[in-house]
Amino acid sequence: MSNLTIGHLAKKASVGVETIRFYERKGLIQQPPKPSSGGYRSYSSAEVERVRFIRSAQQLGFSLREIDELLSLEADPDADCQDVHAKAKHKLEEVEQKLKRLRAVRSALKSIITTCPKKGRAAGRCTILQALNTKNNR
Amino acid sequence: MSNLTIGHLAKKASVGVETIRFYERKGLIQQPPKPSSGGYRSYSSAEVERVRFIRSAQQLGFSLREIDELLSLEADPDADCQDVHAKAKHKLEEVEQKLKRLRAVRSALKSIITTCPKKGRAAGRCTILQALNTKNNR
DNA sequence: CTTGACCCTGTACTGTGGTACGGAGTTTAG
DNA sequence: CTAAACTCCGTACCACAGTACAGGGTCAAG
Repeated sequence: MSNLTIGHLAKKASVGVETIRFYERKGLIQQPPKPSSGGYRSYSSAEVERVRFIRSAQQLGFSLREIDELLSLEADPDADCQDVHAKAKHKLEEVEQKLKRLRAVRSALKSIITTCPKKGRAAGRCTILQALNTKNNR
Repeated sequence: MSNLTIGHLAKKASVGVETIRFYERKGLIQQPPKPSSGGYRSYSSAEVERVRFIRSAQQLGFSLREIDELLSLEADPDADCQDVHAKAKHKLEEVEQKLKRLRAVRSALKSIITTCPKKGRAAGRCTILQALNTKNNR
């Protein structure tokens, strides 16, 4: 809960200051209350995790819009949350699909690595597409 | 190996015709030999898989440049392939990282789903960030 | 009480990954 | 043989996700 300036937040989350403000404009981060008229933004250290999650999720192929949806998922005891449940389930299915495809890419890469030894010559020609389509991978 | 026009390829790969030409300009697909002066592009059906892989890899957070690198990985028996080996290993590490993070997102989503039942009220407040940071997930 | 490092808002610019269109030529079904 | 449907190349345009100023204000050290 240490009070952070935008510069400190940006540094801790390994992004630029402009990126923080950009996320704020997009609604991914709510603008922290500034000491009214002219002061600076003041962030709690919890925001660091939020920004890191955004970067991480982007690397996994989620758009900022989708990340916003993920971050909005909130099981609230004071509200009936059927909607949240449905959204979470949908996202979970997407994630399972990504996992599946990533595992396929992984096994294709492994196949290339073994087919192509560090030294000497490969046992045969092998591209990532061939490795993917060879269903006896895994 | 059936000869496909660009329109057929696009349809089979579920992308637009313009996208195929765009990939060609980017070097992700090599321009097929056209019947010299004025003819149409003619693709083999293997290209369908190539385009599908591109779309799939994009969903996993790879840029077109990275996808080009993946597709260029080729264990060639007629060349020493130390370089390919190193690149593949690097990509594999990236993929392992993605898998790790995706599994974390998955367990956070599952946690939200159980915390937030379809009917009635949740057991407690729970956001995806809280679910991620609760290390007793999985 | 000034100087330098930071922050403010706002607008403009950039790179990536397409998408749309204009003005042609080609192919194929009737 | 003609008309529709498709293709060609080139250029312009678009959304997304930042990145870079410009022209100020603020704050803390010396």
